[in-house]
Amino acid sequence: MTVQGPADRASATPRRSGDQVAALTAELRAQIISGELRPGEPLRQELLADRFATSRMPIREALRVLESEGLVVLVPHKGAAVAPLDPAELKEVYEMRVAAETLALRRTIPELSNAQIDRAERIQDRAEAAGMAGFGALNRLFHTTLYAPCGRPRLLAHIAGLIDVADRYLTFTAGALDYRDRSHREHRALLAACRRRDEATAVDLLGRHIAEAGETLLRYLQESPRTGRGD
Amino acid sequence: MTVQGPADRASATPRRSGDQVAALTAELRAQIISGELRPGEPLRQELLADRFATSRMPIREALRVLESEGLVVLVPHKGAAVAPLDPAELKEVYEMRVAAETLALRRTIPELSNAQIDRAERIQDRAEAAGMAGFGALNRLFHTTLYAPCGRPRLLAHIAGLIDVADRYLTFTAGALDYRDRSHREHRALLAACRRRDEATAVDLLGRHIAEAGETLLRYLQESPRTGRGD
DNA sequence: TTTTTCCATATTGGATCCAATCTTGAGAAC
DNA sequence: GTTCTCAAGATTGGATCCAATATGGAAAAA
Repeated sequence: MTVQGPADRASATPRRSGDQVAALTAELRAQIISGELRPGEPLRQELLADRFATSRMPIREALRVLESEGLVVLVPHKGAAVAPLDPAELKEVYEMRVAAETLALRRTIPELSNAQIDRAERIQDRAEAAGMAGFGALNRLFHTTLYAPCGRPRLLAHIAGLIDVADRYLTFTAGALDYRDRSHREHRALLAACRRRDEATAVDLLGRHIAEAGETLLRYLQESPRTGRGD
Repeated sequence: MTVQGPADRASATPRRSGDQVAALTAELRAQIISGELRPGEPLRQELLADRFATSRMPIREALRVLESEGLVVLVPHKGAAVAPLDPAELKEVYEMRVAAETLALRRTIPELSNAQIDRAERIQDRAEAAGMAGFGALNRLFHTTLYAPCGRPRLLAHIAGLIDVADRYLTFTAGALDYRDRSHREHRALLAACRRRDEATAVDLLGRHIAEAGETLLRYLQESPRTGRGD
């Protein structure tokens, strides 16, 4: 009857936490989106386990989740790799963003308070002040903040996943000054329409904004085709 | 407590390893959609491992994937359960289906051959002949066959996931004769518009068809609120 | 009787171990 | 010199083992 009190193993490993997988997934996701893990780069389980000071097991589960998000490619008995960039996927994802985000905006506007619009506008202020660094993150935050009041968790999660994928392409392009400038102007116009509660105009502006961003990114990608295929 | 010694699997199971997880995920997904595993039902790892004659490990990965599809709820240290049915989710998913499927149809029509329309029509013939049994599966097949030519794998996968979730609710309702009848009529009208390559009408019909199906299901669900919360 | 405490048990989370498969490169055959 | 074969190493897939946490119920206290 050895009573093993919790005080026993307070020695070395702080590894008492519950959900390792969630943290790992988030970290890997961030590194893939930022380009720190480059498109096509192989993801060896043992290596990642070492890097995150854990075992292969939670890594494996995290890779499964990231695969279902389209950020990782898994080939049986061959291993995992960061999903390559693919112009066709870029087009597709931006089409889907238009569909999903215009739906979200339509459902948001009836619920939209001035306070919420102010919040989005302050984020836009920061985005314009920030320059290239953090453009992706603040751009994303602007969109998601705007749609938050619609109260549709599943739709919002879907949009977040689409933006994750889209931001991988944005990394190659956010340096383009003219692209950022136009994006900022379009955000301001969108906010103005929201203040007037002019749903038709707002939805139209948002749809064009996203679609044109996608086309611009596509042009950049095809000019410098670093698809990261690794071959 | 099945003691599976190493000697066991040398003889009986040719357990040639491949991707066990994919098969398990598919099987569990099917059982959840069909209602064989009921909403709210707890999913014990050991039990599932026994049932599928495998170990807990691939089960765990499969549950992760199903969670990201919204079919399973995972609570740390508590376990997995079939996701409960939720009228709010039903509404949301059908809104998303309208957005995603009308997009798919718009992109399909320019690519649509008569052979492809014939194929969808034959599926519709079978659906009308089949009656209640298999309504869900054939209904789904009709939709996915129609959109297949659009050549957008990511969009199609997204739609498939939405239909997975939607079909869970359909299980409670497919018995309603009037619902099926109207669905069949609307499918025929949609096919006619596709044959004329009348995109505007086809998209409009499809949007209404999905939206009204969602509303009907919502009414049924609220009349007999078997949300399967399990409490 | 009711409530609280605490321990035994069930179950999940993570680590390690073994088997299956893929990859690579040295050596043989042509 | 080139190509084929096959064996050793690398890497993933699956099974088992141990640790951590949650759950349920008996015993103790009120």
